This record gives sequence, structure tokens and C-alpha cells, in this order.
Amino acid sequence: MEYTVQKLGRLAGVSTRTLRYYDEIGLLKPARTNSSGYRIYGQQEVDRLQQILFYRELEISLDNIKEIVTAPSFNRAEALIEHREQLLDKRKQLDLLIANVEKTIASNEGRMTMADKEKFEGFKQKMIDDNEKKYGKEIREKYGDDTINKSNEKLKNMTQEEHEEVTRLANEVTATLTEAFKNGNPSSAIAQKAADVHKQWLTHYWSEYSKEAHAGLAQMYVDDERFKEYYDKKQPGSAEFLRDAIHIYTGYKK
Amino acid sequence: MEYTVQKLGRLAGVSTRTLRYYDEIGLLKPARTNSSGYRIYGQQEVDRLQQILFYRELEISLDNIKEIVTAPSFNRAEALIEHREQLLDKRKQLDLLIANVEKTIASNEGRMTMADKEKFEGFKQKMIDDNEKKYGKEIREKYGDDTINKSNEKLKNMTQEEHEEVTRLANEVTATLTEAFKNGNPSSAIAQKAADVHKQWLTHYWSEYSKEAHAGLAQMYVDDERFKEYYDKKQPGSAEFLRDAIHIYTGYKK
DNA sequence: TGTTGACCTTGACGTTGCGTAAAGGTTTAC
DNA sequence: GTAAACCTTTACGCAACGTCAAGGTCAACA
Repeated sequence: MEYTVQKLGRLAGVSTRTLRYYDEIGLLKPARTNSSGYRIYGQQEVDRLQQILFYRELEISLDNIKEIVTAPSFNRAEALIEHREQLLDKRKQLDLLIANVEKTIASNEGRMTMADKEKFEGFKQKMIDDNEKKYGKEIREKYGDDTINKSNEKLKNMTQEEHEEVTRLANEVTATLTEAFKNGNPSSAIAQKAADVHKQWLTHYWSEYSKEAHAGLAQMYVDDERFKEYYDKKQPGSAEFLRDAIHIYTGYKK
Repeated sequence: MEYTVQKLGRLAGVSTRTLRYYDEIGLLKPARTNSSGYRIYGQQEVDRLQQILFYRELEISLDNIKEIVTAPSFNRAEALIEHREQLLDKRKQLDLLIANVEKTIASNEGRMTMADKEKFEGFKQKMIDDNEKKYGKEIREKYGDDTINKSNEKLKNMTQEEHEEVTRLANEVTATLTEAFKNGNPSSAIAQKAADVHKQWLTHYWSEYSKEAHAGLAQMYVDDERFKEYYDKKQPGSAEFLRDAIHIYTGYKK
């Protein structure tokens, strides 16, 4: 079967402009042109367009698609199998996103809370993927596999950077609390600072901060054995002290 | 928790440029700027960015995303549920594509053949979806639901257009064959035309045409009762006549 | 206390993958 | 024979950023 631009376009679901553009950039040239310059596509071109659209679906740049399909080492069978892998990966990521939406719905209904970093799950992995797809080959060629693996690590650890801040804040809470405990006054500037740092730490886990909840949590630090122990093991009485400081900080009246 | 551009960017997996751009077009403005003009984002902005990325994932233009999230009627809970629907749709389409790749692999290994139109399954549905997503709302508002439904029908029927051509060719084969049968000479010009039209018809179903296969099929028209009946019911002897014409056409020697 | 290095800012031009006329030639169908 | 539906090239437009450039800010370490 032979196709003109429009026929092929309809078959494949792309515009005629797209086909002309692909011709222009040398990505998909027609089999021949007829006497009046019309582009005529044949069987090979149909199959090639299919390949191109597969790759386009994976958000690979046309430039790279061109490299891939024109490479002398291009093995159609292998490429297809790799495709399938990547499509399956994409589906996994989609599942992550769907899970994310469902979590967000639950969180919206108040059935659970979400930490900030959770809110972007399913997006970030995509970014790494995109990097791989867009530059993967070139980077690997230039710097070897090691560099790119490290780069991926770095991206993955971006959220670890947040984790580090959380840890730092947690430590700051304990340190400030220990310091403040010395003078025994929960309304002192330093005790109030401890309460403030504690709030900063909290907001990493809570999507919405409220004074009431903060005050409530402070009370829990005294009531719940596990929490009490965490603060009291270093300095008995710390849990109560922190609670008092937070209650003052939040303006909570007994 | 408060975020500067880079921190928010890392959290969400987008570039600082993207955040500045979103500020520029009024899609996501920072909560405030500090004394030196730094953008500072807060909790609300984090949540909004998440929303934006959800929509971006569905390939909705930033302009439309802006309309959606700033619309006074915007209901977060409803939007999320609709999201989930659309992501599930997207997954269905992905599954179609994966099935397509698997078929293509099988066809490549010679385990089956694929018609041209099959090769683009999973792509076309996407095109309809894209249309809906990009213009759906506006079109529906302007022309009412009917127009857009018809437009979708049209897209879906594009392949039906091919179907029509196939039917037309099939009819032409029978017509030409009936005509050619009158003079009883399978090497006559008209009988050869019938063979040629038959080939054209065939190439709609075969991804690769070969004379041998064509000749083989012609023989099958005589050997297989079902096919024989199809041609012979109108004019007994037609199946043999067509076979002979095709054998001459393809240069096949008994 | 000064200076590095990692931040931040606002322009402003570049890029990709097409969409969309404009101006004109060709083919098909009645 | 003429309209409708094709096709061609040329060329400007656009979204969503990437990528300098030129300069100000801030935390940290010597």
C-alpha cells in the first residue's frame, strides 16, 4: 500500500505538517515523490513511523530518535524489547502517581496527612528518567557510566537533603531544650526558641500547622510513654518542660 | 516550612527557571518576597504546585491549568477525583501501547502479521484524548457537546475511511472479475487488471507483499471451500479463473 | 573580618516541535 | 469544465522552558 501525506497522517494519527517536518529534518523521508512532487510513503516508511511514534511516546527528542533509528547498530528486535521495558517502567510510574492522587484525596478528606516530600512522589522519578532519556547516551559516552550513576544518586538524594535538615532541626530542638531547661523557665527567650524550632521541625511532617494541634502534640509528649521517654531520658522533666514552653508559645490556656 | 526557589524545585523535581516562569505567567506566585527580593514559598504554594504538576502530567497547557486552578468554582476534592479517572484512562492507553509493542515483537519474529492500521493502535486514541484535554472545554462551551462528539467520531472513523477503501477495492475485484470472466481469457488486459486490484486489496491486510504468497493465496482460493464458494457463488468457475489470472500476473509457473 | 562559594535577582535571546496562514499547482468527481 | 479536495514550498508564530550574562545576597570558614 502506498500513502500520501494525508493518508499516512490519518492512519497514524499525526498531522500532515508533522510528516513534512519529519521529512525536513531527515527523520522520515518518503519512499519517493511522484511526478508532481507529492510525497509517497511505502511499507518501510509506515513501519518506521510506528517506531518513531513509539519513541516519541517515551518523550525522547526527535534528534535522538533520529540517531537511534538511523544508527547502523540499530536492531529493531532489540529496540522493541527495550521499548516494552520502558513502557512498563512508565506504567509503574503512573501507578505511583495514581497512588499519590489517592493519598492526596485521603489527606484532603482528613483521613491522613502527607509530608511535603510525599506530595511529589511519582514526579521526581520521572525527572531522573527524562534525564536518562535525553542525555543518557551522550553523558554515558562522555563520562562513563559512573558519573551518570552518581548524578542519579544526587537527584535521588535531593530529598535526602531535606532529611538532613529535619535531622538538624531535631538536634537543634534537643540542644536548645537542654540549654533552656537549665534556668527552668518555660517562658524564657531560649525556651521559646526551643518551641519555635520544634514548630519548624514539625512543619516538615505536617501539611498544615495549627496552634491547637501543636499544643495537643505537646501534651501528648507527656501522656504518651514513648514520647516522654525520648525527651526525658536525657533530662528527666524535659517532656513537661517542652510542653509548657509550647503551650506558652502557642498561647494555649489550660 | 518555607522554601526558596531552589529548595522547592528540588522538592518537586522542577527547575528554578520553571518556578520563575510560573511566577511570571501568574500560575504560581510565591507567598511573599523577602527584603532582598528572594521568592519565598509556603505551604499553600507547595500544595498548589502539586496540583499544577498533576495537571501538567495530563498534558494540559499551562494556560488551561491556570484557568482551572484559579477558577472560583474550582473544587479541589472533585478535581482530584477527576484526576484519578484521567490517570486511570492514561494507564489503559498505555496498556494498549504495550499490547501493540508485544504484537509488533511477535510480528517481527514472524509469529503473526499486522495490518497497517493495527500498527498505530494506542496512538490514535491518545490524539482524541489530547484534543479533548486541550480544547475540550472551550469547544464544548462554544458549540455544545454535539459538535465535539461528532468531531471525535470523525477521528475514530478515520480508519473507517480506510475500511471504506478496502470495501471499494473488494467490490472492484468482483466487478472486474465478472467482466473479465466473460471473454474467458485470464491473460487478457481486464483479467490482469482484476489481479492487480486484488493485489491492491491484499496489501491492506499484508504488511509485506510477495508474488509467491499472492500466487499461493490464489491457489488457496480454489482449494479452500470457503473461499471458493465466495467467488464461485456468483459465477461458477470464478475462483479458478482468478487463480489463473493471478498466476499469470505474478509470473507463477505451475 | 574579609572573602569564597552557593545562593538569589532580572533581562534577553535560543530551542523544540510543531500550528497556521499564504500563494499557488494537481487530482478527482460530477 | 469547474469545484472540491488534494498537494507543494515559504515563512512567521507559539509554548514552555534552557541557557547565558551581569549583578546582588548570605552563610561559613580562615
